[in-house]
Amino acid sequence: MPQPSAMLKESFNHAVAGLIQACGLSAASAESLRELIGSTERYPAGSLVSSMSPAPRLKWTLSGCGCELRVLPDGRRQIFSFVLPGDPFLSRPVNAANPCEVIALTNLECIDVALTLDGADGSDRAEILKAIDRALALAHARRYEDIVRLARRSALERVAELLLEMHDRLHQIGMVDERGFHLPLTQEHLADALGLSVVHVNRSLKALRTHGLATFRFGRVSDLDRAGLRALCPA
Amino acid sequence: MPQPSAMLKESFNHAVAGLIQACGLSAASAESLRELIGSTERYPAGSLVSSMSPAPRLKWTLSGCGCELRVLPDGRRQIFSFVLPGDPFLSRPVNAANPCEVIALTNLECIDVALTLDGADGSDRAEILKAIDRALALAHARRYEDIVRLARRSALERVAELLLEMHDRLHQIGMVDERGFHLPLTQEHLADALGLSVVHVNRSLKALRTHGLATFRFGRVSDLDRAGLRALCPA
DNA sequence: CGGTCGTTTGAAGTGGTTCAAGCCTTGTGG
DNA sequence: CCACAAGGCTTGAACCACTTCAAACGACCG
Repeated sequence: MPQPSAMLKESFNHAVAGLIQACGLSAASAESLRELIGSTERYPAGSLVSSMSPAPRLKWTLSGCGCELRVLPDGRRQIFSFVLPGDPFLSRPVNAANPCEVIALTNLECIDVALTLDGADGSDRAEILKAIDRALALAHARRYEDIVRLARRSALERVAELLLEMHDRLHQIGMVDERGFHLPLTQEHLADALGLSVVHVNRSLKALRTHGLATFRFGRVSDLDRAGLRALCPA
Repeated sequence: MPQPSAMLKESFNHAVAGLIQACGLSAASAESLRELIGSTERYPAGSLVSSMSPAPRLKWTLSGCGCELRVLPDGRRQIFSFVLPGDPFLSRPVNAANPCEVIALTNLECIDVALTLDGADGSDRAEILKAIDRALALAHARRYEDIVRLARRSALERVAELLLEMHDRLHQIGMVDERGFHLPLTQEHLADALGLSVVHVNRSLKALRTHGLATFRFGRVSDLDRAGLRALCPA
């Protein structure tokens, strides 16, 4: 069993990889960021991640998985996005004006960006902030993909595309191995994200499995055939 | 027939109302903005609004109506948003990395924000930019509503909600009168925005008409029963 | 070892699509 | 000013993707 500090280091390497590869963070600034991280915020699986302060606070995920969601008046939920290690997100009080919550799906560890960068050297600080802003912009751009997915794709295509997206994102941060990857979601989570019923998500997953395109069971994805899935959901 | 300058003034009053009411622009800065506007960019109905420059350019709509859309490989279109007078939008070259175009639905008149504010007084410039940034943020927040709409609402609810949204936005800029409002869209545009077939949009509009909730015909909305429509699509 | 949550399967119902045809409205040219 | 063409609107009929309801099964946890 690794020490806490070793675990943090391991987590950090995964999380920072996204900023480096997709958001142009330099190795030097990544190292500075590592040194700046003092105490982290920890949220247990299932808990609400919500800051008390009226102004939204920018957070950056070190480890674990969460989601942004809204609870509708009839009790159904719409999941807007999944938060993975290395992803920034906004934490704010949930109320009528902001009906969008962040929920931890596993134990989730993150830092408050502004607090962490408080004592940073000016140029490091600027570079790290720029990279996190780019990561936020990437997350925003994903909302357009979500709209296309919900409006124009069949159930099978939606599930396939989501599995591909998760594979891409987890691969980039080194959390995919030859056996596949861990995806701590239930079929209900997929349904809530994809605008489908749980039953139909189940049937779609079965179809993917039967066709040898992907297997998602008990929180693990394996046997992912990227080319085959790609062919399913063009552009 | 009003003079061109009179028409511009009229248009400007509508367009700037949104910035004042929803984005906190002061009357003084609004007046400064009016004086800063020199030549305007004009795009004929149906044309693509796309800047040549590689970097995206922030534009601000004076008059007319457009939409942000993506053309899918199978030829179908997904409309992400409608651009109305007073709305900012990003104009950029359309290519593989940015498959999202802006199309003018009517003759559309806009300014390039950076160019227009170039010679502005510092504090006016900052205030105007802040207001336009808020308008952009409001437009971004609408993407979340769109996702809920597409994922969780029935056809009737989607159409009702879109008509309500358009009424809200046009009312705010003073473009609704007692007879209703002009909405220069075809049923196909609604279908492309709402993820429905044209035929079903038609049936939904007929249902709204029959129930006395709203009439949309030939580019005009009339007999809009806000309370009734609201009741249809809760929260 | 029992309870709970997640997964799987079947059967029946429904909301929306597709195809096809006719109608209305608007713009254009003789 | 009328005739005609083109695009948009409307309606019907058949079909299908997805939902809902219901029940059984499996995995994990205390």
